[in-house]
Amino acid sequence: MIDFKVIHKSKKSNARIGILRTPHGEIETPSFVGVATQAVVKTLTAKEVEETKSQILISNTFHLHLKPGEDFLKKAGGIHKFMNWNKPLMTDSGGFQVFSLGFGRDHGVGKILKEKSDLKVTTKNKPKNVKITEDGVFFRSPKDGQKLFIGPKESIKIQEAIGADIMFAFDECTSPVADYYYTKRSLEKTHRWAQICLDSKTTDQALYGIVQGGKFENLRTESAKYIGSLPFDGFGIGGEFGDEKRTMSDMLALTLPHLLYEKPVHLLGIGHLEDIPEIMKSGVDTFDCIVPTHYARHGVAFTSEGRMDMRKSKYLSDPLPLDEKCPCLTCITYKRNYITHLFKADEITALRLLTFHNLYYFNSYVESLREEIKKNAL
RNA sequence: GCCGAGAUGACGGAGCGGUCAAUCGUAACAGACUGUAAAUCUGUCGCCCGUUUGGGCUACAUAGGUUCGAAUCCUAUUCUCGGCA
Repeated sequence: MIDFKVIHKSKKSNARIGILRTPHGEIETPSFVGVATQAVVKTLTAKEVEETKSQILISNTFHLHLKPGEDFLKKAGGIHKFMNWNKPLMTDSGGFQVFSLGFGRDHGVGKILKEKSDLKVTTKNKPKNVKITEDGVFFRSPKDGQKLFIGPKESIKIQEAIGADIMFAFDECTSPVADYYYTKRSLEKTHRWAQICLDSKTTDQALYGIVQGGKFENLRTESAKYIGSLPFDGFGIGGEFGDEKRTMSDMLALTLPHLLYEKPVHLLGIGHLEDIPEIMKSGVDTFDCIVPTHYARHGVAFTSEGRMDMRKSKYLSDPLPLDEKCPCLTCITYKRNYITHLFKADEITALRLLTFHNLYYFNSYVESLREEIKKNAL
């Protein structure tokens, strides 16, 4: 079970400070949620992740089902013990993979569309590697082609065996190029699945329902009202929120009022630095994003001087700390020229050092914004 | 000294008479990435013009030659590597 309490509401925005208690400890919200898809924050040990001020992580049902399998995890004593992470943990349901391995892969499109696209997903389209049915989704492992089926019942069963503190309902994350009708039909299915997830649950792990609706205002509202009416322990907000006109903040402002104020809200998979203040102002309590860890492995450091691509040769002659203002282990120990050397030499320590720093930087930033909320300055 | 093999763009290394400014790696440079298919992917990469199709110039050790046409064939030179003295 989880317990959530709002302990302060900003006078300036909908931002709020909360305490989320789980069987594996409590966290102060709003909080960034690090991504540990395969029961690991890539490149770091659990202890190191703690040292980045991470309070909570999210792992993934789809990937853990494939490897090592939930039965194995159950025998290993649950995921916390398995990965040596004794703090709060969520599992995503596999709903994102319906998109990322389906239309996302077919179209080479991420869940956020940056440019206008001629691509369109209608109810006549079928993804190549994924088959979506009323009962669930047939997947094919992107690694070895292995077939698997995950529906709402299966997802809950797997998530229960994995044993995270918070589970998510199985949904379909729709493509940013999905049209209105496709999104509507998908939404209705996600809603039916939400009820099945609730009915399938047998443990006292928390279960969050997921609001969908893409970039369509009335679908978002409809979804928020419906999912908000179900007895979930908290709510996730998924999918994308459209381009220029509909900003994310507008969509969140539209969605949040329909969800119970007393329950925690998680924004799924959003969290570039520039998004974070907006996310927090809207009243979201937790949000996960691959950006700090994923970008780290591609050479990008997020610093007080902005983004730095540490693969660039210019840093080879730069003897300054990665970020002079950052007190993290990477920044107090190593210089830019060394980190760049490690990238150019294809040394895995480069990935570790940036992953550590980026997580520390994101968590510190969120921490500083929490202070702002407490002072009613955000 | 003799015999054999070879010299290709920043580097490695294809090509072995026309479709070659030259496959492919690497390096370099630029870019992308938002519930992780991702230590990944994309673009540029002789010089000069054109926004694109394209045009011009200089190039495959050096110098000659054969040919309508040569990185590709021949000759000489220089250098490198291997074997024998």
